Amino acid sequence: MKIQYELLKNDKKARRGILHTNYGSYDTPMFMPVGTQATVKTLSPEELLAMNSAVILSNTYHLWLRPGEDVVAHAGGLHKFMNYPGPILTDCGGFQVFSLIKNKKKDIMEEGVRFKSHLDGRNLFLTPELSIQIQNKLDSDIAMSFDECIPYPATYEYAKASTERTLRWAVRGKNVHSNENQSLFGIVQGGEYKDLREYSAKETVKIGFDGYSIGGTSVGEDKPTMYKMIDDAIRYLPEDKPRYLMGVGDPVDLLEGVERGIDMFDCVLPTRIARHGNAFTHTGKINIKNAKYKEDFTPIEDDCDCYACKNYTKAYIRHLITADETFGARLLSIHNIRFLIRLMEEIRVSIEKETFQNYKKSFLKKYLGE
RNA sequence: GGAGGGAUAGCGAAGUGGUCAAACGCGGCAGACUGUAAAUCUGUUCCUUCGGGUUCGAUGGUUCAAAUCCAUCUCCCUCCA
Repeated sequence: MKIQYELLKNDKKARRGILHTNYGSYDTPMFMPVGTQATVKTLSPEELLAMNSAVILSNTYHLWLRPGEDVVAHAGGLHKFMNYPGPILTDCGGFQVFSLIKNKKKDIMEEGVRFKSHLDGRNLFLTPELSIQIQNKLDSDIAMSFDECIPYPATYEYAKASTERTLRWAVRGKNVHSNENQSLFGIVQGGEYKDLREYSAKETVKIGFDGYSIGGTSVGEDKPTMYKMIDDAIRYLPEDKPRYLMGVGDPVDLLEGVERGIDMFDCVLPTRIARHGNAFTHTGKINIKNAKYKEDFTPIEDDCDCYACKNYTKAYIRHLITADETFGARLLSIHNIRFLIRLMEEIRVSIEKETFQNYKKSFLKKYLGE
């Protein structure tokens, strides 16, 4: 069965809903941790479930190269392969074309994208059809349509041509999509241009998908520009389908996204900054490596219910990170993901009570220290 | 007792007359990170009232100029007895 979105309540544009999947029903708005290579770095599925995490995002490009989609298929699909009993969304590989090959030779053409493997340098050719076929085999619950993530800044001319091509790719991908149990999301592009965002959104909706995502944000633009990109696209997306803002996970941006009607977010931020020694707190991001935490024998946050905060002190986690011990990266990853998931939990309650604006205001006041 | 090697910034280690306040690594201090080529990357790390001041085991010397050359001393290592 395809995923179903059930809208429960609106608080202005903010939406409180439920995402029904083959692996359970989950509340939205939601945050999805990223497990690029079929694992959320340093964490086990059990740990993710313990922090009330739902969907995991994994990656077509990375699993295509290693271990190969056939290996995953022979294992019985991605759920079985990685022993994850919750929903899985696979990104299409478009972002990898944008990011990991940006300083090397790549050739984006109508047929697909030619580029070199980051593992062994061999020539690769990824097409919209291939991306979908790989995702079919991976057997994720949600597949993403193959897109080009437009760099910022981009000329209008480039953005227009790219956006139109992404639409053609979306049709091609949809045409070969054959997994009955897998939903397919379209991706709105359009760069920083209002009319292109409108065009991309309307045309993507015309093609018809199980959900819609907004891509091409958080690629170097400033925040007002990013919020405008969302505004320019989301107004044309249907109410009865989930809206997913790709690659966004800064707490401030989550609030701004929800305010505009986003239901799903994914981001590497909580896990990446964790490995680099940073923790989200309600009074802003902290760097646990700072000398001032050397003898701070209190949790990262007193009122946090995560495993790290319930059992360990800043001084200890600082020691682990400083000593390059993996347990430190795990504890901070747990805390940061739980922080964002708890943020979403509180956001959902506030939407139910129609107090989202107040919640946002008070959160930002503390978080930004204003 | 004899022969040789070595002592450089918190640590390791380059440098062997001027371009040396002294490469590089580690450690320290701080910053960045938004569909993960990221447990990565960047900055900084003698003192300073930013003019300058004081460094390369110690002391003395040669020289316009010494971490670099000479003398003596102190300590460390290896080999031979």
